[in-house]
Amino acid sequence: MLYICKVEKKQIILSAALKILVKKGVHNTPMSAIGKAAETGMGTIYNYFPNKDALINEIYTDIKKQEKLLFENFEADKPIKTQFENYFTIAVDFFINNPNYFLFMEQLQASPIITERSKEEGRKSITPIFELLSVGKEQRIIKEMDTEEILMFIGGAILSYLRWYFNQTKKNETSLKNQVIMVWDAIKE
Amino acid sequence: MLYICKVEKKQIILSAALKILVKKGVHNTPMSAIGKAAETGMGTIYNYFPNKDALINEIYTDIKKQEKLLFENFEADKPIKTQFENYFTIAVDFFINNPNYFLFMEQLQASPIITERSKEEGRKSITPIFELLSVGKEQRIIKEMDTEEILMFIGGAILSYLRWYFNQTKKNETSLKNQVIMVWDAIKE
DNA sequence: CATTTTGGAATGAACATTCATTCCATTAAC
DNA sequence: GTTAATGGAATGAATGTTCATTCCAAAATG
Repeated sequence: MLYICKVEKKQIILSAALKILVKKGVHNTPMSAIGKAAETGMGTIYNYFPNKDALINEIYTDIKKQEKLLFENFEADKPIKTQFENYFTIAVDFFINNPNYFLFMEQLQASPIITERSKEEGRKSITPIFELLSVGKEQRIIKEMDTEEILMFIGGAILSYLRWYFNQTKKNETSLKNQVIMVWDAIKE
Repeated sequence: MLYICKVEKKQIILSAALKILVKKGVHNTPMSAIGKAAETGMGTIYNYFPNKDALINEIYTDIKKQEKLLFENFEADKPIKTQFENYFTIAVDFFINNPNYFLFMEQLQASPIITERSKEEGRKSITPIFELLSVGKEQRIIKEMDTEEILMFIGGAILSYLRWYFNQTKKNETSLKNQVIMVWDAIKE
């Protein structure tokens, strides 16, 4: 086997693992299968990750990291409604463009392992939307409700849309627009 | 040890299993643990269920059956908005009163097994809400959108609310009302 | 006492992890 | 420039563990 620099090899394993874990299910994928997918021996994987759980955890945190990056330079100078539409669309597009990220996260959700993972994660990634809602409430554009509650609502809409999207055979442009309309009507004053 | 009529014994196993499966995670609960929880031997369980999967499946279908019953005699003579509020509240209350049902369903979702389960299930349980939306659209009370899309939206709102609710320490009455307001504003014309 | 039901030890398959060995690129020695 | 040594990456067979499932002796039932 050819030698590959450490960082690159790790990435190869991570991305091959993501692919097969999503396809076969996290709990039904033996390490041997991951090895095969990454075209490497099982032992090699253990040179990079102490155990299966750590590997899965690293996939998880990698995705979380990318999620955060999404809103790094979010334009906060547009009208509130525009900002909201942008936020919603960016979030949805991220997962539509990375179906495996979505499917992987769906699998981890509700698993006992995830509980510990999610605790440490703060509200960092959603700072822009948090901001957006605060300002919107001040200007009486957004309903006067607990921000957490509104956030959860938006999150639910994103999640259900994505689930629906990935079960759909004929992908439909208008449906996303409809979603945005509904969520906006829900949160606007 | 003591003899118990078949039907009852089966229920004991089912409910003990539900409890421990939710607590430990479906994939981390050996049959021996289910036996212990049900205060019976493993062999006994196999007298009632051909295998672990069948047991899990039966818990699943039992919950689905109860879900359907919820809307058995849904009052379709009230105003659309009232009907919607009732529907939403009934659905949410069902799971709030049966937390384990919710947590169990959450665990099955996204697992490869569930896929086959959910396929067979039709739109039976949601007939009343389906009706409600159709009538509402005719009367121009509800947005003119694909009913499936609106349904998915409502489902997402229910799901995210419940997830949030079960993570909350201090349960709050207003939050459900706020949810209902938001979803209604989302779907009303 | 014949039949049914129970409990839990025994079995074997699936799997995560380990480790002795192989293999190579790099460096040192000449 | 050629050859020999070195370190560390790669490998997958071997190991030990964790289960689902089986099986049958003992207990309960009628």
